[in-house]
Amino acid sequence: MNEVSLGNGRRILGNGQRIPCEECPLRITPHFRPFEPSELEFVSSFKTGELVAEAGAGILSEGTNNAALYTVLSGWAFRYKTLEDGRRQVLNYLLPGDLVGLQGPVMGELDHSVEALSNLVLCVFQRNRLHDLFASHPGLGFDVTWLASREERMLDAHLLSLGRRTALERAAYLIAFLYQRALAVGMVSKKSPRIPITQLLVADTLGLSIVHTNKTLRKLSVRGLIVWHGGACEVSDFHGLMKMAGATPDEDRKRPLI
Amino acid sequence: MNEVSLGNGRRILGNGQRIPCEECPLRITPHFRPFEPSELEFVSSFKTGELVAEAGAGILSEGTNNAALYTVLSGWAFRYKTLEDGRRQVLNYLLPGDLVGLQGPVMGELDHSVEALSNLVLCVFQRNRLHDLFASHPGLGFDVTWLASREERMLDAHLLSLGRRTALERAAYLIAFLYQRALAVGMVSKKSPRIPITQLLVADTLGLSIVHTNKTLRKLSVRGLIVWHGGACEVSDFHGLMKMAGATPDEDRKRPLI
DNA sequence: CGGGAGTTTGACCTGGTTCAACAGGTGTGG
DNA sequence: CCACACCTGTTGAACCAGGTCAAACTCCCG
Repeated sequence: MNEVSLGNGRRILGNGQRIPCEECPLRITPHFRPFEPSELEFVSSFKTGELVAEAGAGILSEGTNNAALYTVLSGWAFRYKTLEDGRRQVLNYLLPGDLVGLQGPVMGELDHSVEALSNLVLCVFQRNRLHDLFASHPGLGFDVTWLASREERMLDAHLLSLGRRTALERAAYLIAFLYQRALAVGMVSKKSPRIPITQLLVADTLGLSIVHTNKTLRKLSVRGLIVWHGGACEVSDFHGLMKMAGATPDEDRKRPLI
Repeated sequence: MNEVSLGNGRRILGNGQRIPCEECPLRITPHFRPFEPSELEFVSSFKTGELVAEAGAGILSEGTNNAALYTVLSGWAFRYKTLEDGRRQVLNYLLPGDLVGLQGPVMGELDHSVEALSNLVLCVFQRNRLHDLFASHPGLGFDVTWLASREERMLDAHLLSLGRRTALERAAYLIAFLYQRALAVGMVSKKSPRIPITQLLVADTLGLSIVHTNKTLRKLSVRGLIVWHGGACEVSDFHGLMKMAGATPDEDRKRPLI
């Protein structure tokens, strides 16, 4: 097991273990579309290994131009960009089944960074075989586009939030959004109903200061919509949050898993 | 020539004329990657016709679940979302060479609307043949993903702006961004150096009120960075704008044109 | 000449920022 | 064992960027 230090001192561990794609615990869940045996075989050969990262580890950095392509197998991560003076904006969160770093192989360079939010396991793919994927399995190529479109849709929604919602609406939307996504891949449940997120991160997602984020989240608590437990958020009233945000739940459609 | 009334009374015209893809005036420019003859042939057969829309016409509407797929041939358009109470957020602008409505064929439903900003000509594609495209020309499938990644990248940048830039920085960034994109496809030039945009639209893009948008643009004028001519904006100092926004120009890499 | 779309300005108000201080938890080294 | 640093969350007070309201001005077009 080789070890690589990266970024802020948190460790990334190469992992000798490897879950075969055929036995992928994610794929079995009803949220993902079933794959043809030949597709599964390709994906399995496309995967070169796994990467295990501790919470807080940097996975990819802005400007990197030879980064790998990953899929989240378990855990939480987030994408962000920063301005020169350090102002940071979280762009989106990454959960199991999400493709990480697609911009690298596709456009040649990454313009955002990725950091692990919780302990994280990633499937590592051979970036130079992405063209093979499109050539030999058009359905999988289409799936990659599907995932890219889905990301675009989330960004659109987030943009609407930042541009046109008030702080309270934004916070409600963000938490409901994360809850919904986490629920769909079993990252929150009866046993562990908590979203592992700090108020600083919420602030950098909503485009607010930490102080005002704190006061806003407090309002959501007081109204009984959420419970905050230092370092994690528990949703008590999903529909209340959605109503406050002026949003409607997404239907949970089956998605591809690469 | 059939005529369809849509949305706000502005007209959309079906257009008997058709520029063959082999003679596409856009494709000749150095901004697009050269296509193989077989790719070009496919794209040509993929295109069913052209759509001509007047400035102000609605092209696609949120919630539509059987919308067509287009590419902008000439003119300007924009994508937007609205909240129930009418608050509107512009998500991005569409210029020649941009794919319009990809989310429709890929994900089954569109979650944003599109409106023509200037008079507009669109190439219309057969949405149900998108799978054929991936199957018969993997390179084109990859190109679709490339374009989706590019859109994602623009949205990331826009999110950073809304979340973390001040009004003045945001405005500078937006105008420099539009100028840069327009320049790359010949939509601004010595002869017609103007970006056809209203202050209301700028406001809805930046997440600001019209009043404050006006005061902010005024500051940019006073500093000699732009000139505003009712309904259009002319850039006088691109690098000044970029500096004010704390951004660096994108390199203008060759892109695919579908 | 009337009306609408787009822009401009001033006065006032408020949502959100900044600064500052503090509390609790956790990890680290002496 | 304590002392200390550090991270996360909390709260209050002063301040300001940007919002709201109101009104007018300039084109353009019918």
